[in-house]
Amino acid sequence: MSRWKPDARGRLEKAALELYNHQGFDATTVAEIATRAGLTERTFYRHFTDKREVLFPAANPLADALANATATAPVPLPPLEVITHALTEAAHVLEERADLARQRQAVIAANPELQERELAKLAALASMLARTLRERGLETTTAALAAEIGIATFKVAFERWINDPARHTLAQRIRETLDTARHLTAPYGRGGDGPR
Amino acid sequence: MSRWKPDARGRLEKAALELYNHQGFDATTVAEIATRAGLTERTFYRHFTDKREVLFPAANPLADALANATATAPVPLPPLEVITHALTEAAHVLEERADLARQRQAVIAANPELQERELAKLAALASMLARTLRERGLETTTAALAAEIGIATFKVAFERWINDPARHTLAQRIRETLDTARHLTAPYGRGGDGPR
DNA sequence: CGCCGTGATGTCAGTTGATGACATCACCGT
DNA sequence: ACGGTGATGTCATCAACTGACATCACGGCG
Repeated sequence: MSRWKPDARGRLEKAALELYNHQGFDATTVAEIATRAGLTERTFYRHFTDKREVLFPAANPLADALANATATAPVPLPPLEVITHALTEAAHVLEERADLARQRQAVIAANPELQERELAKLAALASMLARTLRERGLETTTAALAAEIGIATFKVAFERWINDPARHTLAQRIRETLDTARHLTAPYGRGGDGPR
Repeated sequence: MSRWKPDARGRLEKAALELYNHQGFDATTVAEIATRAGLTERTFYRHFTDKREVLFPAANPLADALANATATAPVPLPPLEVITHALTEAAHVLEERADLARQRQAVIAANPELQERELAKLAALASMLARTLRERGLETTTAALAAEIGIATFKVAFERWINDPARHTLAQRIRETLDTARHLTAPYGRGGDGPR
């Protein structure tokens, strides 16, 4: 028999999510989480840099999917098509873990500090996306902007999906939202909401 | 003579910015800031909710300018034109305080916690923008997306401006970046970076 | 004129988040 | 069997924040 129960990190993540759910983020102490996971506060900090980070897994399948899809998309595709493709791929990853995603999101929605961290994570995603796009030959500003717009689209689509779980798939929401984006930035004479 | 030196809040902001600049955010303690401002740590927390907030003034002329310009733009204007207008207005506000803005940005760039807070502030701006656009009659999703794209544009333009102070004005950078956005989301046959 | 409420500040004690230094000890390979 | 290693525990310490209570110039009001 091994010296320690396996998957300490996983146990900490689970304990934290449960406690954050039951009593709220502020009301739960790191020591509590650790104890519930059969560990020590100090050990918690060996696995996560802070109390928030436990909700944002280091091994992030979403980020991986995004990176992969962006890097391997056919080169001649215009940036927004690449983004569309990548976001749709990433959507599947989330949909496989829909209930966990929703639980996590509920906790995050209830706490400003967690929302900040989430924004930071999304910004990191955007910056990774931008880097990949640059490596595909895009000019710096174009790459950065395309990445930001992609993440913005994802944010809006994701929120719609979370709040309306039954009717549509996330991928569908993303397509809709991207269409909205196209209309928004279309020049005057073309479809969209603008007059004239 | 009054009991206390005037503008405690301002003194705290000034002291904090100086200390953050000289010794870094992490290395400076709230007690230090307070002492340098001739006050107490406890008093610091009566003016700012935390150590980060001192860099993000409550009375935010940028936000005001944005809100104003968005609310008062002619109604028939398409969303992206409204955004363009509002961002350009806001740009002037920043350009009047260019050196302060740069100093602030240097401190923020050096610290992840501060970057998180900045992202949160920008998100708040976006959500305010979205609300205003909704009040102008835009559908929820369209409003949210337009606001997000506006802020994304601002982020990219601002970064370019900060890193290249001499050559262009911020307003100009914003116009350029918005053009890039238009090209990005343009349908296949139209100008931009896409092939075909 | 003097009393009184008020608001900005000070003082103090306490909790919790976060980190460094050092100890432990099953496990693994030699 | 033996020594190195890595995940964990223990202890001490600092700094971020917060609640409770004290202070006292100032300004109004009787």
